[in-house]
Amino acid sequence: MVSQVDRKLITRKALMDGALALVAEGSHYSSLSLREVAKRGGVVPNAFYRHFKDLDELGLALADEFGLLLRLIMRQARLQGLAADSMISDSVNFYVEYVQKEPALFRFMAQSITGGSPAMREAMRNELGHFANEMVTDLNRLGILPNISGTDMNMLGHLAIQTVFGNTTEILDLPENSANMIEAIRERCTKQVRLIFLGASDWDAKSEKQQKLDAKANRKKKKSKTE
Amino acid sequence: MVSQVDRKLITRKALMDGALALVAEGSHYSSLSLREVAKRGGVVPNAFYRHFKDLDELGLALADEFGLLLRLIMRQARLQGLAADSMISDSVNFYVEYVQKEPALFRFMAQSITGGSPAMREAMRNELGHFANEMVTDLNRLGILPNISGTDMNMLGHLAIQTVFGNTTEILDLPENSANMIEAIRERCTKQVRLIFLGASDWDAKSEKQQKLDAKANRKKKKSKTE
DNA sequence: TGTACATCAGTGAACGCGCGTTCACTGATGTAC
DNA sequence: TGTACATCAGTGAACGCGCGTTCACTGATGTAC
Repeated sequence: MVSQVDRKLITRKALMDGALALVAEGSHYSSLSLREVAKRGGVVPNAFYRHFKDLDELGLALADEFGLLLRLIMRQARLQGLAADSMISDSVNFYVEYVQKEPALFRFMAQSITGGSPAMREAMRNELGHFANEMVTDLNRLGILPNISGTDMNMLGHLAIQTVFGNTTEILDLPENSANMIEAIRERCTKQVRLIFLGASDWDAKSEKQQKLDAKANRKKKKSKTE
Repeated sequence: MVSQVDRKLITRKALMDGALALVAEGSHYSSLSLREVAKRGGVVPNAFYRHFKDLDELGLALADEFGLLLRLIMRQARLQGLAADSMISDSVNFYVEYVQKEPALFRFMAQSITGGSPAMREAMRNELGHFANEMVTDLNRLGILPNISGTDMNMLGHLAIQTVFGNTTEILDLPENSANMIEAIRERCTKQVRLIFLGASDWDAKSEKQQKLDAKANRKKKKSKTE
């Protein structure tokens, strides 16, 4: 015997999984219909309303689920305790692994960040922002890059996660069993992150001079334009 | 008197602009209907078929138009002749300016790269790839970063354009007249690209050592796993 | 230049269909006594 | 423990509507002589 509460949660999950399944099969979330989601969840269209006001609300629930997955990934990565000398490639491998393990949720995330409702886009940006902040916290705790200012550290976090997440759609679009193409993306992404951190290690010393130069040139240009 | 051929081209353009207008107003391209696009183009639904087989075909035409815009941007940037000392911030400013000038096309691009049909996603990736290649060609011609290998130069190009394009949705989502928030994004993006090139300038010398270390640690880890 | 005919972009009506949402309902689970 | 009632997740039928696509059409532009 299953309690009413459990039954309700099961159906709710079935609706969310139904929507994700349709996304995984190639539909865009914003073009799904309530009726097909309900059907996929094994329930009559009308029953949908017992769980969500509309598809937007279900979408926000999926965004939450994605957030949970991100937190799980971070926890796992920390537990595993990355070695300093292979931290970057390990992290990238870890991410690629999870994208392949949860393709539907990552596809949904990629779609939503550029194409959801304004509320969805904001929710997804917040989730990724949180991820970036956690990364920055870890870097600070480990004492890596101690000479970079708070603002610049945030910029760096943003850049690193944007770079890694930028490869998501490409990974998902690969035909199955193309291990060597996955490998190519993995390598390219690792190189990109490594290049970023190489730049970061020189950032404080060289950047200030460069910034000033650039800002000066910029001011000069603007001035000559307005003349 | 307008010729039949011209009239047809005008209607075709009206359909494409109608679709873009709907996207600019917040709809996702993949959830548009043929009827609303036709209506927006000032034409009866049936007339749509005189120009496109379906909305997918119109979408690919829009991808072409976006490609043309990118080429225009590159040409303009080259004609302007960027000064070496402010090249990065000038390029970023240039990009941000165009995103604001053509919000609908850029919104469409951002949507399509993660959420279009597989054909659309590929078309958009190709356009951006072309953009990246042109950038690499320019860097080579100017003799900047002469010590980076061909593969790594491509990786760098990808990284730079991905970083700049990654800010597109955020720019488009800002409320109008928020010049200071635009300024903040512009600055962050400039810093990100500058950090990337700072890393690139050290890439060949330092990277090899680091790469070897990393690869070694990686091999060790894999080995211990399979044991 | 003038006429007779061909082409074809766009029209307007019609079709069957899946859509979101409503309603009154059923029947199993939960609760009060 | 047993009974009577309340709750509420899920049902099934119905609605009006916009959808993509078809058809026969109109009338302006283009062409052949």
